[in-house]
Amino acid sequence: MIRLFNSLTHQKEPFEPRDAGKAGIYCCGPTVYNLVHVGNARPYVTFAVLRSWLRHRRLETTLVTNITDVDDKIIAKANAEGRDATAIAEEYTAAYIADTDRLGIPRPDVEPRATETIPEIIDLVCQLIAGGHAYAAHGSVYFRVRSFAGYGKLSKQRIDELDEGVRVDNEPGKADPLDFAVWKAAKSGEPAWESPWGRGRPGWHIECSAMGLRYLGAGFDVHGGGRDLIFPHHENEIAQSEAAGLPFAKVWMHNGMIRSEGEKMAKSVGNIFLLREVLDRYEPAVVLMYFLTTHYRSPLEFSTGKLDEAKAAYARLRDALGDIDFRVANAAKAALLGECPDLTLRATAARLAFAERMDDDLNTAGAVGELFALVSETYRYLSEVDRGETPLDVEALRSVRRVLTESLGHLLIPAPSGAAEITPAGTVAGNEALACVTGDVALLPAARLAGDGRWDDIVLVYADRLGCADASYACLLRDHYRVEKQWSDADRLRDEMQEAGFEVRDTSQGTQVVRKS
RNA sequence: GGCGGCGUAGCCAAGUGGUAAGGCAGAGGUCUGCAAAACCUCCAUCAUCGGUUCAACUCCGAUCGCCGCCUCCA
Repeated sequence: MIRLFNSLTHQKEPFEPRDAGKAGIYCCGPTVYNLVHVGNARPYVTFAVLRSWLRHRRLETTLVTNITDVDDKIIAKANAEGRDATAIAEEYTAAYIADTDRLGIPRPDVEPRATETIPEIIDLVCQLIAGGHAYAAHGSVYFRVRSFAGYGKLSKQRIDELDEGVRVDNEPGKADPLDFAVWKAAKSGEPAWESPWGRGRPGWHIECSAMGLRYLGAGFDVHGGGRDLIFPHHENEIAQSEAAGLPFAKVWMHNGMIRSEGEKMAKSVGNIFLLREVLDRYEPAVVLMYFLTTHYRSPLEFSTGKLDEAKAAYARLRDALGDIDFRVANAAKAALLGECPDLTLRATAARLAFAERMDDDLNTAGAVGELFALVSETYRYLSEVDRGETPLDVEALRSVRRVLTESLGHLLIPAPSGAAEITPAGTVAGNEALACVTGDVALLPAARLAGDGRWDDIVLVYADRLGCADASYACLLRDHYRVEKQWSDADRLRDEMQEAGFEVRDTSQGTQVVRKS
């Protein structure tokens, strides 16, 4: 059973979809007037993972993430730069899609634009006016906050207390300072659409109500976004929708803020780090690890140190997967083959533990922890194998590998590429090469002299001749040196391999290489 | 001032009414031609003070500290 923390009730609740077997998620996307920063990426990742997990749990899931492409801030930016607001919106929409794409996770199922939802927005405003919840004034339309009894139920605010600190603005048509615009009369040069109240554009908030209801229908399952949107944005979304007689989201999920130097990362504070800059320096898997090793509701500090930690953690996973592959590929060299039911059981237990964590309010941090626990247990087992205390169980290792890669898949983290790069000396090609090498050792120095003395030249000669991967060949060559106790040659080759971007490890089954990340 | 959240080892971070996952770093050891990786051992009584309970880090209250929202904000 999946349980989700609902901001509306302030507790974890069993997830009960509106439609059996289906789930609909609406996540607040960006207003496109700037490049997305790390903070913006957190909900993008969080709700993509939620969708992934719900699908794994056999729910046909739809994720809708809006793009608000008409808004005061866009217009302000356009004015400041002397440009057209539409051009600004288009530019940053493209940048948003390009930047988030680099995370390498599937896009939302629907990414509707506010500007493509104008008729629905106008309809909604008409309904609000008809019901007495909104009123037109000077070409704008305002929502009458005090007309909606439930106002404040999400943010736990009471209207009378809000009244105290409300911003004094100079919108002459407002009947109550708490009221907010659902439709704004357009000034000349601003993007505008015909409406019953004259030319204008949507107010902030209304577009999300309209898009959520349009794509997911009334009473949809989950609405997500950053914690900072609870008030007023989400509160207003609820008011607008429900005052119009349309039940809104059942479960509200809010991710915690990303902080930088102890403060919320925000453009206004000036402590932002752009997503694209981070992705220039760290591979997507590391960035995902960074996000997912903290629970989505907790605040998360941003720093290169934290990214480096995520990188180190990911490297352990990568190495573990690589080591498993290496052992499996070199199983023939194992001293003792057999079954280890215990390891198989642990793999299964880890799979279940992972699922339990994920079911519990998307506890990705705990879930990743279970994966690492499995890695530790596997290494412990492998050590026992090396000491001859227990047999090597290839199938059990494959089970572990499957649990690891499938679980990472649920988190949208790609199986570490390093694993695939590890070239075991005992592959089919490698064994053929080994036969050739051992049978024709005399050729090696000649090949070495033929090139400029670097291992990859030799490798090229032999790889071409033997049809095997170069790294694999270098491993064989090094094994040869080591068997012959030609330490200086072996060490030099290792240096060269390291220069070429490989980590080199000696094992009882031969030289193992891991491509450095 | 109102509303909400957080405070777990050097750092990061899960977690349960019955004496604390995991990652990074550190110390010692094993393995290794050297190295790397790995393994083993060591490293917290959960901000403070009270209360409830047979038993609390986990429930309640207070205190201190930090953060978010109340204005644009993921």
